[in-house]
Amino acid sequence: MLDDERCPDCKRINEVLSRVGDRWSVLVVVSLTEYGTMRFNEIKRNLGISQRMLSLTLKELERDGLVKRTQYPTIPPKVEYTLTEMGQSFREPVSVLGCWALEHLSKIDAAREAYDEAAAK
Amino acid sequence: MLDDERCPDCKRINEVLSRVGDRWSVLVVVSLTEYGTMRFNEIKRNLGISQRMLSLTLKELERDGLVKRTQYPTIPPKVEYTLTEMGQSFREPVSVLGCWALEHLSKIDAAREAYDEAAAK
DNA sequence: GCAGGGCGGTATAAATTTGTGACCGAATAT
DNA sequence: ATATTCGGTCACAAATTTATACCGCCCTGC
Repeated sequence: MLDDERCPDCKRINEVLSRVGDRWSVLVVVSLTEYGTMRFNEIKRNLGISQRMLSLTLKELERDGLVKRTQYPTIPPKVEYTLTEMGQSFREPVSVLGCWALEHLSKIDAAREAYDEAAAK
Repeated sequence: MLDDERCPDCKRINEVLSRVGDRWSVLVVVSLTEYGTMRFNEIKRNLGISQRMLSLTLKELERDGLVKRTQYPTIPPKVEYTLTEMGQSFREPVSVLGCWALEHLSKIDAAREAYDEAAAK
């Protein structure tokens, strides 16, 4: 794949989406937005995500500076995750997306049905 | 994976992201936003996407009612893609995301560097 | 006349990403 | 004694994404 000759805006947006654009990252941010501070298995139960993917996702979010990880060396171990300032600021675009979703989800469903019906003939 | 007992908001957002939340869908919408109407291979060259993925992505976007496909039975074939009204309305959340990206991309890079440096020791 | 390329795809195979289940060590609950 | 919880990791299987080749058709250059 040639990386040249592509519109720079797309490249930039592509970069961002590669970082925070996957489903789990967004959902983790949403969860932390709602509950403030959460432990590992709380998030896991809340989202129905596998342990592996949650572990990877949180590591990435921490690395990107969106999530702060605090480990208490108790037994059993206790690890808390919370949004950083930048993580908080990410709530706005997510919220705008969420609002759009609520407004248009039924329309999308309708469009799908119409499309499938037309294709079935 | 149990689908029960998960927060309803997450389920809803999950639904939306499953539809229009993938990288290529967003980038196609961005491209069509910038150029208005585009042909298949124009989008392909613009994004550096594989033919297969573009084909699948456009089919989904058309099915969801975000993109309109117009085929001219000329030779060689000419197929034009353009945003529907709903597709246009999707520009807002995308634009908000894009702005957030521009503002925070450098911060994310800095956070990454710091994290990697700390991990290397 | 004939090789090459562009058009909008599809079919097949390879590479990458994601998900599944088991396991860890220490402690607490039954 | 046995099971469960905590926050993960590891090896492996499944799904997705990418790369590659090809299709019929026509136009251009030579």
